Amino acid sequence: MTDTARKRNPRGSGDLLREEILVAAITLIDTTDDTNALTLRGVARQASISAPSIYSHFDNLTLLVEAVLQSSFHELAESVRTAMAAEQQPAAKLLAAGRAYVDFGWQHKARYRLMFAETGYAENAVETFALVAESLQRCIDAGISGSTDARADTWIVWAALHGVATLDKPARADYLRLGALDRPALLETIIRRLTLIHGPPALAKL
Amino acid sequence: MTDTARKRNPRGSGDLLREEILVAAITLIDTTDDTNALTLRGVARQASISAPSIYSHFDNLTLLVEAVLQSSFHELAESVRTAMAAEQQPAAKLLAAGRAYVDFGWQHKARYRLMFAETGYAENAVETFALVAESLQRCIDAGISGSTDARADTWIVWAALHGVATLDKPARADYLRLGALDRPALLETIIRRLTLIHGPPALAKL
DNA sequence: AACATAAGCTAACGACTGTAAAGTGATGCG
DNA sequence: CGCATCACTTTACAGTCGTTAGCTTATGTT
Repeated sequence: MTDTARKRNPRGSGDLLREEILVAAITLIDTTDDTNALTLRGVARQASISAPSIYSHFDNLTLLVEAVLQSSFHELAESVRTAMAAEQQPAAKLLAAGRAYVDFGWQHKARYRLMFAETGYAENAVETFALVAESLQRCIDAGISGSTDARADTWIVWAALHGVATLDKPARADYLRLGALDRPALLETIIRRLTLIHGPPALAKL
Repeated sequence: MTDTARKRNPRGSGDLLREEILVAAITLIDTTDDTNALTLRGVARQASISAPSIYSHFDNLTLLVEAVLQSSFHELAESVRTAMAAEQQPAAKLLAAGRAYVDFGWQHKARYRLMFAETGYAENAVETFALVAESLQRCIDAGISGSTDARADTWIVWAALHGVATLDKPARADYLRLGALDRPALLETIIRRLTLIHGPPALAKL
């Protein structure tokens, strides 16, 4: 609508537009919160670009969407990684990872749904998965977790957090008449119980 | 394609078609496993009907989809209810409910996703929620659960199972290099840990 | 200054969508 | 037997979509 006519990119670097298109696609799905909003023309509008211009950088819509998903998985992994890095003790790292994960899901609802709606997401999540599994293993080694299988229990935690991330906030307490159900305590409860962490509340720092 | 020309419904009961349309819509989304397949014309094709005929029974597509969702929520609740009714002890009821819930999600992937993609699902899930919460409360009363808040912990279990139901089967072990991760044991582990059920393995009947 | 080319455009296609309007033909009642 | 009504149908419109073909124009090189 606000047609502030784009300046064409300099000669050598037409690849600049590729990044712009990707960003446009991501902000489009994030702002509309609608999985189906990710159309070729929609992205073009968001980027102030003509639709066919996208074909110079992505052979078709499917490839563009895949690029969005791949980028999103990296963003998620990075977010979890830095959250873990900010903590020292393995149990605290675990909790921080869980918080970062759920935060991502809640802050980018439609995008997160899309990430797990398409098949083949598991391979993209492998990176983050390994990170968390290591952390849990260290908890076991430190004797503060009763788990006997770090990978299996990591999967369980992942599934549970995925559930929390998918059930959006407004639905939580309102209809189900849950009293105080604040998120940090909730996440800590879930993770502690599933990983059998019985250690002292070093996690309680929230 | 196989145009086995429909017989028109008798005079009084034009409402028969309403049910046929609903069934057609459900089988359509279930067989295609695609959320976006639920179009007015697609449903019409599935029901061997002309598209505008649907308007005699549903004022627009949105209302048809809502009817599908409402019906699906009832189906889910009914499935969970009967699964629980087949068990005696409260802990066994709890586990049966979880199994039935996840089964539904896995057997109707696209439909399940649609149920929780649209807003306002929480009010529809209230029925099932209450059922499970009661069951957990009985576990607490019987002294086999360490939980202190049946409703809150039911929500946690729900979220976790929702996560399991949403992560589809093939993705489980394959990419994550988990060994044996059979579903019944997995569900039992999740539910036992989250509800703090420490009782004797009366649940082990699987 | 001339020219090749990169960067992006407009126009157009075929297919699909939800929905409105108007038609058809069997059915059951008076 | 006639006729109104119900249960649908065909036709049509306006809008969206992905994608292709071909054009324009600025840019960097020679």
